[in-house]
Order: sequence, then structure tokens, then C-alpha cells
Amino acid sequence: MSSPHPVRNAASATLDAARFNEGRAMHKGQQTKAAIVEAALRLATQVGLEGLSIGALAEVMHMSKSGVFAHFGSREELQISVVREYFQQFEQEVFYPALAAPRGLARVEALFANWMQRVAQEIQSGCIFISGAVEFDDRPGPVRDALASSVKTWHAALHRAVMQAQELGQLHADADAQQMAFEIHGLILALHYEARFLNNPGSAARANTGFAHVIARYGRGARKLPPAATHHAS
Amino acid sequence: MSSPHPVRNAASATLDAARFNEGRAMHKGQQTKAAIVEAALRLATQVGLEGLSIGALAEVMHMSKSGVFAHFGSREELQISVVREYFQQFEQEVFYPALAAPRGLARVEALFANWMQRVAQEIQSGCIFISGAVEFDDRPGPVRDALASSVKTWHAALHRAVMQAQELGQLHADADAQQMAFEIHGLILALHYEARFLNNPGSAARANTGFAHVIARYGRGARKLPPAATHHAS
DNA sequence: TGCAAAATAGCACGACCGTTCGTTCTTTAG
DNA sequence: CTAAAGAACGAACGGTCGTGCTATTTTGCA
Repeated sequence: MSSPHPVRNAASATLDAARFNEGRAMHKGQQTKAAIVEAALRLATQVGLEGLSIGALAEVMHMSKSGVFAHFGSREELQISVVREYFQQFEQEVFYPALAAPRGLARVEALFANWMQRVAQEIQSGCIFISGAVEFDDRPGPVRDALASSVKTWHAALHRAVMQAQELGQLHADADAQQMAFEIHGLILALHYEARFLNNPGSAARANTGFAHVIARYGRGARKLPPAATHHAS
Repeated sequence: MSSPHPVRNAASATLDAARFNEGRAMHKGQQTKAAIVEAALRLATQVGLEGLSIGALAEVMHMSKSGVFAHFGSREELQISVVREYFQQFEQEVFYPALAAPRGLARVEALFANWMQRVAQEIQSGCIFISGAVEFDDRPGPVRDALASSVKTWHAALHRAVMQAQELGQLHADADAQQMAFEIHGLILALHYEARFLNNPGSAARANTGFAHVIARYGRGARKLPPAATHHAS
């Protein structure tokens, strides 16, 4: 509207990063596409993948709707691109740094710590793996598939780390890694829910405490577990 | 369209229940309004409170959009009505039946069992307390307020039950009731996420096992927390 | 039974949605 | 420097949305 070269400006924001971080020089189209996906991710963390609209995205980018649209061909493709971008950032921030920690319990703790740190940020911005799960749990299609496969990949990585700790004898031999991952996942979800939606203070501390409890329970030398009681009410 | 008395039919489905369950006889308007809210709740559990549209609701009710609309005056008021209805059903199904159990641990277990049972159903249909939290965590307003106050009421009830168990000496005196409620909440959320979105089998069993773990940890005679006393037993 | 009041229908509105199409401007390669 | 290729624009379409209006029908009470 008012700015003389809107598209130039929008693209140049990430031009340097895009051009030099990738293996080879990017053509103009790929640069702006990357910039769009970046903005779309920011937008989607706030309003969800379903709330993400091409019009609003175009406005943020100082581009026309059709200009944005042309890069993806469909809204669905845009959503998938956002999911992929989010997953990459997640990997980069949570998974890879934890590989610096030695195999076993230390790595499990690093994974959880990084995860906590990220979710703590997302209390302000929002988390696509959580909001997306709610938005697409009843809606089959490629977006759901992309989302689910990303989450499953991450869960598998967590599960693997737990198994390694077990193999190293740092966890009970008969501990159930799936169960442990399930409980950890619950802590993260509760943190997100209670901190972001309910504004309950101290949620992060409770999640950390919960993690300590889980580790203590499954750790070597922990007391034998009670047989899982099946509760049937009424 | 094809049916001769569409509104009559729609209302008569709940006429008996509505007319005789309430204190006094309901006028026609209140009956259809109740029927609309009921249908809206069913719809909202599938598509979320944000996905709930008056047009789709009118179609389900075999009514005109304006006819449905007139009962609420705004979409927001409709959403609030749905939240209230959901909360009442939740109370009816989860909270009140558990009051039959004696105070203390038995009641906490009954509350959890009823909660589990409900969430297990909601794996098919969807849960408004969870989807609503995601949809409105960034959107202030009366809908969010209604949602949050409902959830907080329920959490307070759960917390109270835990406290009573503690007062009766069935839980560690220094156990943190908030912490315990947090961990339980996490188990429910993980169940909903992994069963409904990821289709992971065995999630319900893992939630039950997790609950047993929590109870065992906080139960009287449980080992002192994290600085784990290293006594070897198995 | 008749009549006011309540309930519902019908219609139109402005806004936004994703998408298509033809045109114009910019970048790239030879 | 020129011509092909690519990127972005602007207008428009069909659709759905929530929300006002004004009739029309239905209801409940005197």
C-alpha cells in the first residue's frame, strides 16, 4: 500500500539467512516462499493451522493474496509446509542439542529439559503439535498425516533414548519405556494446558517435579511397582 | 424441507425429558432452545466451539438460520450455552456419582475412574474442555471465561478430594495436592492426545497405570521423594 | 374462541474465505 | 542486450459466515 517496494522488503528480511544457510544460492521465488512459510508459522502458532488464512498472511507479507497463493497451489499445501517447518525447528532446538549429552539417562534428561524450555516459550506463542492435534483429530487428510508423522518421529526418538538408558542399566530392566514416555508426555501437555490456558503460576515447576518423580520411579533401585489396578466405576 | 413439521419433530425428541425433568413446565421456546443446545453440543464436540456454525446447526435442527439465531442473539451466546451444557453433563456424569464413594482415597479413585470413563468415550466424540482450551487460549472474552471457570471448578473439586484424603491420613502429610492433581491431569491429557489423535492402542491402560503410580507415590508409607534412598529390593 | 405475544421463516447485507485467470512487472540465462 | 521464464498483481467468482430486518405462523392465555 504505502511502502514503495513491499515485496522486496518482505523478502529481504530473510534474504541473507536464506541465501547463505542453504547449500546453494536460492532463487528469488524460493526466498520469498521461505519467508512466507516463516511468517505463516508465526501466524499459525497464534491462531492455529485452521485459523491460518491466506488473506491475513498476504497482509503480513505485504503481498497480494494471489501472490502468496501461487507459491503453494492450495491452502492445504501451505499448512503442510508450516508443519514441516515447525518440525524442523523443533528438531533443531530440542532433539539435536540433546545428542551432545551421553547416551542414557543424561540424554533423556537433556531431551526433557530442552522440551520444557521450548514449551515454556510456547506458553506465549502456542504449540502447533498440540493445537494441530486438536484441530485435526477428526479430520483425515495430508495435513493430519504430516502432523502425526512428525509427532510420532519425535516420540520415537524419546522412546529410543529411554530404551538406551534401560540397556545401560540406568533404569529398571522391567520398566516400560512406552509407559514412561506416556507419563512424560502428559506432564508437557498439562504444563501447556495449565500455564497457557488457565494461567496457573508454578506449572513449569510442577512439570519438572513430575519428571523427577517419573525418573525416580523407573530408576535403578526403585521400589517394585504395584500391579496396575483396573478401576471400574459404577 | 421434506418433513411436514420439522420444528415439532426436532423439539419433541427432548420434549419429555425437558418438560418433566425441570421444575416447571417449559414453554415451546425453551424446549426448542434446549434441543438446539443439545444438538450444538454434539456438533461442537466434533468440530470444536469455533467450528460450530449457526448454518450447520440450523440444518441439523431442520430450522432456518434466523430461527436458531433468535434464541441466542449472538454466536458467542450460543457458544457459552454449549459450554454450560457440557459442564453440567460433566458434573452429572463424573463428579456427582463419585460423591457416593466415601471421602478420601476412595473418592479420588472414583473421580478418576469416572473421568477416565468419560474421556474414553470422548476419544470418539471429542472433549470441549480440551479443544476449547486450545481454541481460546489466545482469545480473551466471555467464552474463554466460561470455559476456564468450568475447568477451574472441576479442578478445585478434584483438589478438594485429594486434600480430604490427606486429612484422613491416607496420603503423605507433606504431599502436594496441587502437584498430584497436575500429574493426574497430565495423564488424562496424554490419553486424549495419544488415543484420539495418534490412535495409539493401549493408551487407556497406560493412563490407569500412571494413576496407580501417582497414588503409590503419594500414598501413606510411600518412599520419601526424589533424593532416593538406595535400598535394594525387587 | 379470539387475540396479543412469542416463535420461526425468509431475505438481504457486508465481510471474508480459497481459488482462478489474464496481465504486468522482474529476474535470469544466453 | 534481448528474450524467455518466473513472480506478483488485481479483479472477480462462488461460497459461507454472522447478523439485521420484516413477515408470517404458532402458541398460550383470557
